[in-house]
Amino acid sequence: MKKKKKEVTIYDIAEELNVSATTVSRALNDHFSIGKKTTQAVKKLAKEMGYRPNIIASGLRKNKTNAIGVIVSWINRPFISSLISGIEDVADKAGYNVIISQSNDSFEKEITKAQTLYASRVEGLIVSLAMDTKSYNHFYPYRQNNIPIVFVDRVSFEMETDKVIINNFDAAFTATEHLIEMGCKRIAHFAGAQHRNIYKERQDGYIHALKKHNLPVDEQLILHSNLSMEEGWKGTRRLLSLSHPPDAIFSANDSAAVSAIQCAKEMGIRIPEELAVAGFNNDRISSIVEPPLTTINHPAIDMGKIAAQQVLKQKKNREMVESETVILKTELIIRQSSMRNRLAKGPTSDSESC
Amino acid sequence: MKKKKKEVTIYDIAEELNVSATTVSRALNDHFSIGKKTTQAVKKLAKEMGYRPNIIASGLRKNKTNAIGVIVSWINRPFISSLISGIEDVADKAGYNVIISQSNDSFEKEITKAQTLYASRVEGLIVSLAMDTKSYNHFYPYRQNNIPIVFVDRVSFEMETDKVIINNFDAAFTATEHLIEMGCKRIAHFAGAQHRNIYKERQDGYIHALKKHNLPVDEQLILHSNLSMEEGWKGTRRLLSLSHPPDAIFSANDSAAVSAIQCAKEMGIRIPEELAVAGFNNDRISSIVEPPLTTINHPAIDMGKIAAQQVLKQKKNREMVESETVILKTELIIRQSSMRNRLAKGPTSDSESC
DNA sequence: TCAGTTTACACAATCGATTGCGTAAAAATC
DNA sequence: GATTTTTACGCAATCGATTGTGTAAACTGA
Repeated sequence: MKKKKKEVTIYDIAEELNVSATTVSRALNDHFSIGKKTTQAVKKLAKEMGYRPNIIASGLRKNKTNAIGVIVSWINRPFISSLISGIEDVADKAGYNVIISQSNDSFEKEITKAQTLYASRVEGLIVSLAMDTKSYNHFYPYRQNNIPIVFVDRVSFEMETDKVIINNFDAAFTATEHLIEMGCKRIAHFAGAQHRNIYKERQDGYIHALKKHNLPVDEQLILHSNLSMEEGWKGTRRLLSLSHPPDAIFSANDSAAVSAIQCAKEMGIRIPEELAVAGFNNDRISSIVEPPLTTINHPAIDMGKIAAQQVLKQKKNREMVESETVILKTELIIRQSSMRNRLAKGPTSDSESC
Repeated sequence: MKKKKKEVTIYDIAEELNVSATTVSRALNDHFSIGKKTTQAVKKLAKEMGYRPNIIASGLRKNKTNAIGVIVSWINRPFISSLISGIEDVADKAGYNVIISQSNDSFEKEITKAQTLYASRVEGLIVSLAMDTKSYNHFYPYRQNNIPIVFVDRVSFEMETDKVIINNFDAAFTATEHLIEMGCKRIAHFAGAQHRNIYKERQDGYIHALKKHNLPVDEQLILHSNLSMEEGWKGTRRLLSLSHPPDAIFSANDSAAVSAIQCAKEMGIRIPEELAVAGFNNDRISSIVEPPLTTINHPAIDMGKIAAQQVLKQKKNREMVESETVILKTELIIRQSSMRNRLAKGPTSDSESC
């Protein structure tokens, strides 16, 4: 019948039991100075009365929110959503909530979101930078307040923070070298924005592989774009209509690589015989396209888990220790889009599962 | 040099300006009773001193957290991550944070997560139920406390809450009828767990289409599974080795459907000539597989947006109004995996983009 | 048995912002 | 100029839990 059910507080419990709120609070927290029976009684009554601790009040006193903020470009991307999944997993186990927000790859939005999360007093921040982020002042408040920041995947070396990354250079190098080993002599590259570390590093790895094997680096074969499917398609058309077209494409992501395969096929180019293709990320589409796409596997979930662990670790080591960079292993997944030699036959080891 | 930078509070500002904290608080909130100059001065100084409101203290007083909780099975699924993306979008614009948590499709975890979010005092809850959730007591505390609950996609009609769903029955009916119109006479169905509404409704829609067109419903052709790629593959093998195999498969999701295509092709069955296939969800893989998969488009992002709006709306209408169910439109996307008549030639309208 | 220890609990301040109520000072009214 | 009305702001309680300090009562040991 009571319309406004007031929430039960420790005072209500205290009154009922004729003890002080202090005692109730301590009992609920298993403080040693409270008698066994009292503790039992308090807990019992608390449950009966449907008490739930007011973590806002508690948070005010203890200056805690139990929240970790996450800023990513878009949640609905295969890599990102797996990353978040990993973050949520360890954060939850440590008793933290995960607040997500997306920058939509916009610098301005990233700033806004960073401010919002700061105002929300998150106890840690995990960021995968927006495509066009070039300055980092919006993270300074965190720094000044000693709030752990961890950069993941798309990071900046201008800021000294913990980072969780992969070795993009090596991965790209490996993929490119693989194409070379498959006999490709003229390898094109779908590159991303060069101010974003991952794309720069991938391009560098690609170039390094060419150089190591004494292949010329032809600027004409390096196409910069946002790596969307459309751009992949357009780029492929462009490349294949060159007077001296490439015999392989190494794309900095899978979307564009898949488009390349589709476009080339439509143009009657055989893959991998006439054009070998390799991508990056091991998205699900990479194993579905025909022929299946050779790509780099990215340990997305692990990166998320480790990023969250870094936040927790930093919170422990109150005194600013050296910032740490964790580099995770990647793996070249060889599929048919690049298998030009007759030795390789069936699909190789693959982490295909659902 | 100061090691522990204490945070600036309204008291600090008040002192500096020789006014009361009350005035500062009101000035910052543009209260009418505070003079123009005073307000200006307060805001100016606040900015200079690097003041940030303590939303915990404010939240305690106003009993607000500005947080909306979300429980989903797995964040890293195409449909789910898009859903969340939509939620975050409107929640953020309304000044709310989104706390995500995943049930991993486990009933027990769903309970735990619901409790955690309840303890965190989220002001609203958006849920897509776990696969094996059959009771709903864990949501009662929300109900008792008048905290808005919105079910999305995987819902339960046992609980009266706002819901955002699609018409699975109609969508499945449409897809199945499409297969029938393409000349298929013996259509199999990959079905999911029948206690989860969406899979039950899809199966019902499938059956209804068969009946409408006087086709027999053969239990042998209805395979229940978790709809994973493995299960899709196994199911296809089983179906195709029947003495009287089906000439079409309607799968309740795209993963299993794609596997069906792959498996059938490997077995030398031509698609769609010998086996037409249709899926559900319009995942990216559906447009990549060959032949491209006919499927049902699911407005995931919109569902998320609307779910968030429902939460906000409920918060406004304090008095329990009737709970509302929003049913979103789906769309049959016809691709080549089902195009058996010679009329249809090129790919039809498709929402292919990146 | 009495000083010294433990045990078990209460007091009251505190975290920072909000808000109902009250009131001097300034402005308006006649 | 006296009175009423506005304007602009302060006082103090409040939100609910936490915690340093203080203290009766119970217990210990010689």
